[in-house]
Formats: sequence, structure tokens, C-alpha cells
Amino acid sequence: MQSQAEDGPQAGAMITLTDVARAAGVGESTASRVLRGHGSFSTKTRESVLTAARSLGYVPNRIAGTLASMGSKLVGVVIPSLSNIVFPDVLRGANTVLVGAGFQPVVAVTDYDPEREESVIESLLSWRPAGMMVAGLEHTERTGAMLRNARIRVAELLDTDGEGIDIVVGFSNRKAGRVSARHLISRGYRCIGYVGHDLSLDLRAAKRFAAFRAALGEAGLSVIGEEIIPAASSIEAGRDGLARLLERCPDLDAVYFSNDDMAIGGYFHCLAHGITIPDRLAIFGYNGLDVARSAPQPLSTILTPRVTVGEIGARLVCSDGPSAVVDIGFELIEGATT
Amino acid sequence: MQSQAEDGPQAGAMITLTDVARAAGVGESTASRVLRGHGSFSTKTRESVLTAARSLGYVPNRIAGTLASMGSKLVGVVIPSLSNIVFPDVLRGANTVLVGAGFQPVVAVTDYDPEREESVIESLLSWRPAGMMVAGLEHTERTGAMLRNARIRVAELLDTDGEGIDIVVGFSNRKAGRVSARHLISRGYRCIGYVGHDLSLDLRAAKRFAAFRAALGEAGLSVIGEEIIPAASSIEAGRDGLARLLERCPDLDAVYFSNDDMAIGGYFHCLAHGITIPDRLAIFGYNGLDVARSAPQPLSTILTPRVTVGEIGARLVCSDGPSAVVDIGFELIEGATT
DNA sequence: CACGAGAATGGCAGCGCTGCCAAACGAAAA
DNA sequence: TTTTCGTTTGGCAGCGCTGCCATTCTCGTG
Repeated sequence: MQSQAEDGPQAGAMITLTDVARAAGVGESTASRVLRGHGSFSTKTRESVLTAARSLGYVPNRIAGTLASMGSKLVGVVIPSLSNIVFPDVLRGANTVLVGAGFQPVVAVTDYDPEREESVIESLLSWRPAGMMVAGLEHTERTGAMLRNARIRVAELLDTDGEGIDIVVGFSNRKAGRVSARHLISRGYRCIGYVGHDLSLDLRAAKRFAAFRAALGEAGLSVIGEEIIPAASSIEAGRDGLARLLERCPDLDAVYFSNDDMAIGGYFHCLAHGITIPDRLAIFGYNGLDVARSAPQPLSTILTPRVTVGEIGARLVCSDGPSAVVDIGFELIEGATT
Repeated sequence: MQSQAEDGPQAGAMITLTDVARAAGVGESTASRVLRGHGSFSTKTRESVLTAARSLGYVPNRIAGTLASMGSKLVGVVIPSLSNIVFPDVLRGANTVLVGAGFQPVVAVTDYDPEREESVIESLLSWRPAGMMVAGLEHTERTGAMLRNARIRVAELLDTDGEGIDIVVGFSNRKAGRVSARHLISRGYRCIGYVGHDLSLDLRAAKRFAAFRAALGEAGLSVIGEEIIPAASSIEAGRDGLARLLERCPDLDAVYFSNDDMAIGGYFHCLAHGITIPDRLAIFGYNGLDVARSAPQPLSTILTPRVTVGEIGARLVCSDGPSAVVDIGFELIEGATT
């Protein structure tokens, strides 16, 4: 059709807007308007630009576009880990909303390390994102300063126990710990233990445990034995942890786990060793993972609305409303293990 | 210290390289060189630039940098889903290597939809990434064309059964299916069933099942019953699927599942209904998830090196070597369920 | 048929940074 | 002291696109 003096598709340098405009016989700004559906142009112009773009295999350069318009469509998403399904869940919720609003998530992983979070956020910020979503409220001083000075929307997720920068979406981990303790108490358990993973890094798990312990205290009880695995949470860690704890404290009648991965590990230990649940031992977790809900005996746990947190966080990051704290709560699931 | 006529940190417009250069009393190119550690400059210059940058709270603008240098440090990562831990695992491997090499992953999710993959890749390409990592070898024609014409490294992951564009890193799903079948046969099972999820979208699972079936055929056997859940794989789906299949085919002595999620569901069904494993029924999965390995009876399954696939894929995408197909194989795990 | 309002369009100056090149600077060699 | 050569440095032209503004084109109106 258009026999321009092109040297074939995909030869030479990358096709630019200028190429498309020339091929369509219009100015660049016109081509730009058509391609973005912005401003006004005639149907005829529209067709010729679109045709030219298609036949040249034009791929717009958003780097240039972003620089020129001074507003990127990127949103940074900072999560501690990809190993625990919890964070991909949040990411999934965020992704759905962000993509729907024309944004592109850029993820970064901190491995639960505040220093790493700092450097990762610094590097993300250099892409001049339109917004930033971060897990948790605790950051280094410099991270907080960078986030505050970036003049973009910042959403902090999964925790409401503390001061936020702009938008906070989540639930109270302290309340979760307290509710868990009260549940065990109300079920009549008195010899309660704890199996957890490395809490120095997972601050939210630490908050839960602290509140759990406090709530036991209010009832005149205490954690009679605890086993902390100095590593990330995992099913295996939960299994080993419970095994070790039971050796030390054979009288336990209930165990609170730092999360469902750990709890499922504990559950597996019991299955493997013929420990009757919940009669001989009760198990309580946190997160409400699929595996916990589908187990032969559904795990008693706290269901955290992770996907929703991602969704709401993303929605607010894309909005231009005022700063806000959104506590969307959690749900206690009375399974068959307590 | 430097009492420039700045109007305070973070006032007015964003701090640019020009601001830093002026504050440090050097030219922009010098400031640029110092900040990137590129080229040569005196120690004295270095100090003053760094000090100025720090005290002004300068955040480099990579958008501009990328445009100017015509080479981005972004790598697109396209995965079908975030719900199945398999893909976050791949992403994790890729992330580690990419970040280590100074790249920033930009993830996009296709929901197993080729059309969506096409649009998602188109949009990713407009960020002019340095490379692209995609799950699977099957794409729409246009997707293939875009990828081929982008003149960037492209890695296709998790499958080696087919033609790749540039770099292919994974293992043979067909071989996995075949090996699984032979394993069951060698263990003496003869009444073999299948429980799977929606295969029209998950092409790799479809390849495994096809090969599995073919291998049974070579041994004069066949799948005597199959149950396909018209949805994504999940523990619950596996549970329900096995329940339904056993109702229809009570004589089954072994079941091949489309993956470990499904298989764990099946395992839970057996536990809940007192079906003895593996005597009454054998179970075989695919992936080698943590939950499968830590179960009271470790699941017999195929361990896929997902993290490694991400790592090697990322390494090759960052390299400038020739196109290559890297089959890193898989491992058959003889668990306690066969 | 002329006139004005609005639609359609093109030109061009940046966005903030990097890469290239020439200039300035030193220190060592002659 | 002068010449030479490597080290530092600054100037400036873009990268590809968008936003602004001036211009041209179209009609409906008087």
C-alpha cells in the first residue's frame, strides 16, 4: 500500500513517532494525539496514522513519553519476600487494580531487611513512579524521609499498628494476636506454647506474638514454652519447631504458631505422630492460607484479606484523595484444630 | 556548610542534576560522571558532588538517563499467574540475579490468556526493556513477531518442548509426564486415573498429561478415568476432583495429578476418608512444593527447579551470548505416596 | 459572500540526562 | 623552560515524546 522509501520492516533503527508521522503524512503532534486518543483529529487522519503505525510495527517509547509529560505510569511495589504466598497475594490484588488503571507495577523484594528496603526504595524512586506501595509501617529514618519527600502517593500495607506516611491499608496485627489468645482461652486451653520463626525481621509477626502474650497475661496465663526457629517461616520449620517444643513441654495443650505455614507444619507433625487434634493438642495459625482451609481438619486461624489489601492499596494510590488509614480487619476462622 | 541560595530541602521543583552540579560548583557532565562512577574525576570533585547531592536530597531520574543513553535497565517478566507459588518462585530466582546485575524487573501477569499475554508484552515493550522473560513457548503470532522484532534478549522459561525465540530455559514437560507414567507402572499400578485442572490454558500441564497417557499406552495401559476441574489448580479442586473420580471409578489404584496443589488436595481427601496411601491408592504430583515434601507422607512427585530456571534465565538475558536452549531437567522424588 | 468560532493541525521548545568532543590542566620528559 | 601526553573538566547536542501556541481549515451565520 504505502510505498514509502522505507528500507523494510525492522531494518535500521527503531521506528519512532516521527517515522510514523512522516509515513502518514502528518505532523508528529498529530500522530501523537491520534496514538494517545488525546485532543482532536479527523477520522481520516486517524486512519492513516493508525495504518502507518501498524504497518511500520511502531512501538511507542514510554520512556520518552514519560520524560516529556513528567508523569510516569509506574507504581513501585515493595514486599519483603516472594517465598511466602502472602506477598504474591497482595501483589496480585495490587496488580489487578493497577493494570486496570493503566499503571505498571515494578516490584522489589527486601528480604525483610530494612537496609535493603532503603536501597530498593531509593532505586525505585529513581524511576519517578506515580506511587509506591510498601509492606509494613516500620522503615529506616532515611526511607521515611525519601518516601515523604518524593511527593507521590505512598501506601503502607498489612499493618495498622503505628504511624503511616500517607495511606495505610491493613489490619491490626496486635489485635490479631489478642484475638487469637482469647480464642484459645475461651476454648479452655491453659497450657499454651508458641512456635515461631525469626521475629527480629518479621515485625508484624512480632507484634502478634507480643499482643498474644499480653492477652494471656491479662487472663493470668502465660506462654509456658516457646520455640523460635532462626529462619524464615516454612512448613518444615513449623514441623521441627513443634517437635522440639513438645519434647521440652509435653504438657502443652495448645500451640500458637507465627503463621499458617508454621502451623501446617505442626499439624503435619501431629498427623505423623498420632497426636490427636484438637483433643491432645490444639493448633492455631495466622493467614488463612488455602492449604490450611482445605486440610482434613481445617486449621483454626486468622483469615487475612491479603488480596483486598493489595486492591484497596492500589486504588488509593491511584486516587488523589486525602491521606487515610483503612483498617479492613480480619476474620477469625474457627476450624477443627482448636 | 554550602550556603547556596536554595530555598530549603524539597521546596520548589524536583532537584535535578543541574542543581547538584551548580551546588558543587562543577559542570553537569562532571557531576553525572561522579554520580555514576563513570569516567575520571579528582577526589576533591568527587567529594563536593557527593556532598551536594546528599544535602540536596538528590534522586537521579532514570527515565531521563535511560532516554539519553538509549539503554534501559528494566527487564520484563511475564508470568501466567501469581496464585500458584510456582511463578513467584521463578520470579524470585530471576529477581535475585537481575537485581545483582543492576536490573529492575517489571512483572506482568497474563492469567494464562494468550491475548492478554500479547497486550501485556506490547505494553512492557514500550518501556524499552533490556530483556524479556516469558513463561512458556506458546504465543500468539503477533506476540512472537513483537518479541523477535524488539532486538532484545528474550528468555522463554519452564518448557523445552517446542521452538524458542532466543533463549530457552527449562525442562521437558513431556518427559516429565512420561517419567511419571513409567514410575507408576514400575511400581505395579495398573488402574490409573487422572485428576487435573483446566488444561486449555495451562499448556504445559496439557503436555505432561498427553505424554503420560502416551507412555501408559506404550505399556498397554490407559487412563481408566479422568476428572478435569474447569478452573485453576488448587488444593480444593484436587480434593473435590479425587472424590468425584473415586465415586465413578472405585477400582483405581493410582492417580496422576496435574500438579502438587491438586495432588495435596487428593492426599487430604484420602486422609479425611481413611483411604490408605499408598496401599489402597497411590498419588503422584508435579512440582515438588514444600507442602508436598513436608507432608506426613512425602508426596511422590517431580521436583522442578523453578528458582534455578529463573536464575539461569535471568543470567542469560543479561548476557550477550548466543541463543541457547538450556534443559536443566527435573528430579523424580520417590515419596511415600506411590 | 464575508465573518467568527471551533476543529484540526504543525512547529518547536523542552523534559533531565548521557555521550562526545574540545579545552584546560598538570606532571613528566626533553 | 618547552613539549608532550594523559587526566579532568565543561559545553552542548540530542534521546523520542508531549505540551503549548500559532496557524489553517470548516462550517454555520448574518
